[in-house]
Amino acid sequence: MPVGTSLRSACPINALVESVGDPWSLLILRDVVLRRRFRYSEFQRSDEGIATNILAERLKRLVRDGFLERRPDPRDRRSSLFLPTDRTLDLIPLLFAAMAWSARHEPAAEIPAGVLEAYRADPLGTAARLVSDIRQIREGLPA
Amino acid sequence: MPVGTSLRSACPINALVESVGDPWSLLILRDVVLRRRFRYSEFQRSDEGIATNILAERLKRLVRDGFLERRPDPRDRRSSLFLPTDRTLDLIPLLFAAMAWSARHEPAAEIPAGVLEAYRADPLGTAARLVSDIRQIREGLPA
DNA sequence: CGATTGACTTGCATAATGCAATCGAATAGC
DNA sequence: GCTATTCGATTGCATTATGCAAGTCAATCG
Repeated sequence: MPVGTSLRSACPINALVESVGDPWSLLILRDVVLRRRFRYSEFQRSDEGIATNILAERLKRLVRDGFLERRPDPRDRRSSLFLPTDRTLDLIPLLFAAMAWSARHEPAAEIPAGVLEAYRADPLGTAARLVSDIRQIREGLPA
Repeated sequence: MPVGTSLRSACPINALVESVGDPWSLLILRDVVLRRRFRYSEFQRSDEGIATNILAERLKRLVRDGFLERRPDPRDRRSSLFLPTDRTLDLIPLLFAAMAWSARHEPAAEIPAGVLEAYRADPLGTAARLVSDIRQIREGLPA
């Protein structure tokens, strides 16, 4: 939530729901954090099929709310890169918890081989590696 | 999701979003799992202020989708108890991940003292204790 | 320099949510 | 027993969010 927006309650779970609890925000952040997709066109290509107007609006909101940082794309001046902030990187445990839940309770869910095993064996280390990889990408790009 | 409903994608994170990704389901499940509130009137009293029509509809859906089990309330024949199934108890790690995220990133979030510390010190044990407490409640109640 | 691509915006239909009022059955107070 | 209150809803309606198709416009490709 942006500074100054009042929440429905002081509950921490509610805070998360109000921040990324719509049908799309968390999927965009998943793309960014777990798939290293940083471009509008890449988000659009994801299987869920987000509508372009929703995507544009959601990206604005995620930038405004401090989840994404927008930078120029060095490869194409029409495009931007949406990079995850630390606020977003700290969602990694939650993303893995979601994966673990679906692995058990949603037979239709397909989880890339090894991902959950690595996380279960060493949650903190696996998350830390993901984070430092992305920080490195972030630092290698122009502001 | 109910049996036979097709998901937007095979992604496990998307599966969770489609199951409990609306503005209310996760808060109802929070009440049930973390606060041991099992009644319509108790959900209604939560700080977020859910509208009665939404609450009724959401409870139906959560029962239909296997998150809650409806049982008669031994104390009042007008009322029912909505008890969490194992599908819901397995969301505990996700609920704690949400709390931990908000603790760091949402200054307005108030987390009951000791809760996060206990989870951080022993995540599996803390979750297991919560689960077995609730299973015991479940077993002590008439079908 | 014309065609294509990337990132949107616009208009409009449909669905979800929010609010207030109401309702019937069960229970509590008298 | 009779009445008032409580519990768990349902209904009608306003507002908001989402979904879909088409169009815009600048940058880039061939």
